[in-house]
Amino acid sequence: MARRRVTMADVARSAGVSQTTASFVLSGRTDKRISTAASERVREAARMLGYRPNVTARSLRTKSTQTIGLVSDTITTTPYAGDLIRGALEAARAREHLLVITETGGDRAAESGLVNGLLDRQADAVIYATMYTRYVTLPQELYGRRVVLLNCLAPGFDAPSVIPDEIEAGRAAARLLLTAGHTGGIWAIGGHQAVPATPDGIFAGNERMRGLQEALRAGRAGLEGVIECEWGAEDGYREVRGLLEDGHTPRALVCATDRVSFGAYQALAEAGLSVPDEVSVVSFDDQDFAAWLHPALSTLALPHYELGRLAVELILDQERLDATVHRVPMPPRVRGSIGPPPD
Amino acid sequence: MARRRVTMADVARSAGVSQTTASFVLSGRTDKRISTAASERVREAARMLGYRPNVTARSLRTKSTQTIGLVSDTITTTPYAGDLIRGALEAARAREHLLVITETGGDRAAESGLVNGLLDRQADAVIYATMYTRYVTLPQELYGRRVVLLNCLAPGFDAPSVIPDEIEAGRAAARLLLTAGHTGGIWAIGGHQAVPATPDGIFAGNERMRGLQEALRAGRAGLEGVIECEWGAEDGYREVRGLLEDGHTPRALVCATDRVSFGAYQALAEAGLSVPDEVSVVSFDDQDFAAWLHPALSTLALPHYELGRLAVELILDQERLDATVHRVPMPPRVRGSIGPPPD
DNA sequence: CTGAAAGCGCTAACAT
DNA sequence: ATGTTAGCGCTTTCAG
Repeated sequence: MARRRVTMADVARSAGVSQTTASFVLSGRTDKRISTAASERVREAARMLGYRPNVTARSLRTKSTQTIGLVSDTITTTPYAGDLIRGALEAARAREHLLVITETGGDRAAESGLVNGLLDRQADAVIYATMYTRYVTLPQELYGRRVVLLNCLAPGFDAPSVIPDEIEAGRAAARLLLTAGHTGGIWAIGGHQAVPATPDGIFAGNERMRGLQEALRAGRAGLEGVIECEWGAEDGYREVRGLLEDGHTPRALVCATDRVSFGAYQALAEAGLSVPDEVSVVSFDDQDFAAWLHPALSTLALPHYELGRLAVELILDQERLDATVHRVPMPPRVRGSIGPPPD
Repeated sequence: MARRRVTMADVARSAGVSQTTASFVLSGRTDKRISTAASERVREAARMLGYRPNVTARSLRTKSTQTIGLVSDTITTTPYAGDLIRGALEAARAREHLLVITETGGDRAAESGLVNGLLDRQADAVIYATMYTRYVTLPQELYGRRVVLLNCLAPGFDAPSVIPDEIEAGRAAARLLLTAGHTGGIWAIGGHQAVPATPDGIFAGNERMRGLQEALRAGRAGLEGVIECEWGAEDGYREVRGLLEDGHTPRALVCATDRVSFGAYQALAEAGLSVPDEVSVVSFDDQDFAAWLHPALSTLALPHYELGRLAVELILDQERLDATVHRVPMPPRVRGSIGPPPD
């Protein structure tokens, strides 16, 4: 067991050629012509001996490790972002690269250490990712490197960003409601997330609300009210319950996240209100449970897989490494939570 | 920008010592004594020049890359396993190792390729992980290597396994019910998952049921029935609804997963049954939404973080690399879904 | 068409 | 206490 790994020298010796020749045929290069006979012998020997290249040694010479680092704040941990990792992993694999994933846990100090760890291991490029869309300032170490920003923006830093198209998603939510006939009694739960911790709202909130209001206005409709709150299930429950207790009769709820919708469903159910007969609900994210709710929730999906895939494509494509912001569409998942308004 | 990386030779030259000396002080070794003066000069030079070691080059010599590979079927993708990755990532970081995560997507052919990719990059060890606990047969490439099995068992393969303690979790679920006073009308929804695809049940199901029945019996209680089905939300809904329609009056439900519980709650609500006043519910997993349900769900938590952490600890500890099965406790999250039986 | 030899950045015997 | 030298496994001029 665990016998010495076979090296290229072993293969060359066994095939009766020089190591140079072996190197050329094994790396499949054609600029230096090798006789088919020798070529065959080398390949045969490699197979017989179970030769596997030592990528570490190779990259010491070539300066290329075929490795992409992904450093994120807390993406791996968030329940719905697994698809982002998967998209990136599959794209990397398709291009014969290895994706090395690290996570800072939101700790700014850990960040430099992790980035250095990646760089010390000669990562060719790094994807800098955040859990939710926001502005960031990159660690020093990344300046002058091949970088792609995933789910974040760093104005002034010359690298492409990949983010979900929240504005268009806001418009799409509005259109879903308009198409069903809604023109009034529409409330936005969660809004811009303009709460004490984030008084100016958060990126996704601001963009979604912008698209939502724009498209509503274009359809000669409007929002009856906006409730600013955090975006958790408890918040949705509390706020919708409060809304109802205040004597309002909403016809449609635009919830900031599926979690908010989850809480909203509970408040609605407690009040004996039926979705979608009495109140329609449209949401954003498309977490797993959105499909399990009764009725299943209509929502605009965060395109995690595509986000991860595109980031890798960009980073591998020299031509596309300019400071463009790539907005990835958020596909609508139309299920059962939207109906015509009650008459 | 992007100027040439500074090497150890640069540091040595700048400090006016040989490269050997530089190597010794920079790698912090003490077996060869270096004058404090020289030592200081080297450290100073390294700092001035912004020296960073080239780990690739180092490992070419030392044969150790300080890298652990994690190859999983589809763990990164599953919504509740982020903590597993985080536990492993943090433990690796604490021991100054890099964790490289890859995922096969369940594709057996991709597996060899990925493992080879890891090995070609000289990973020191690999953690082989699966999404749910099951028996596996490892790819050839892993034989004779330093391996830890995460969430899976490979009888005959000489490596430790780390799995959740499902048997004890089953017992704990029983005890929760017994303590509340339940002795009858207890149904297990999901059971062993003895469905057409897995006629003999799955590992977690079998172990949980074993612990559950054992502890119930010890408490002079028993199961009124076991419903074998898949473990999704729809399944929970369908089966509990069916149970009720068949005229049964369950007092307590032991649901195989939180997803099953999710569906069970819906069926119970539709039937106008109150949790926990009329029916108690206890579950396994502790997904996010378990805490959001009304009432919040009492469940035995899958110890993802600890699973990931322990796997890394084991793999870094030569002494503990024997074929032991490490069972990690599943902590009870006692919330509001268990009450005394109605009289 | 093929081989000899140098060297990537670092560590480790072996001198001194 | 420090320096010389060889070499990890591979790629790549440069000669033949």
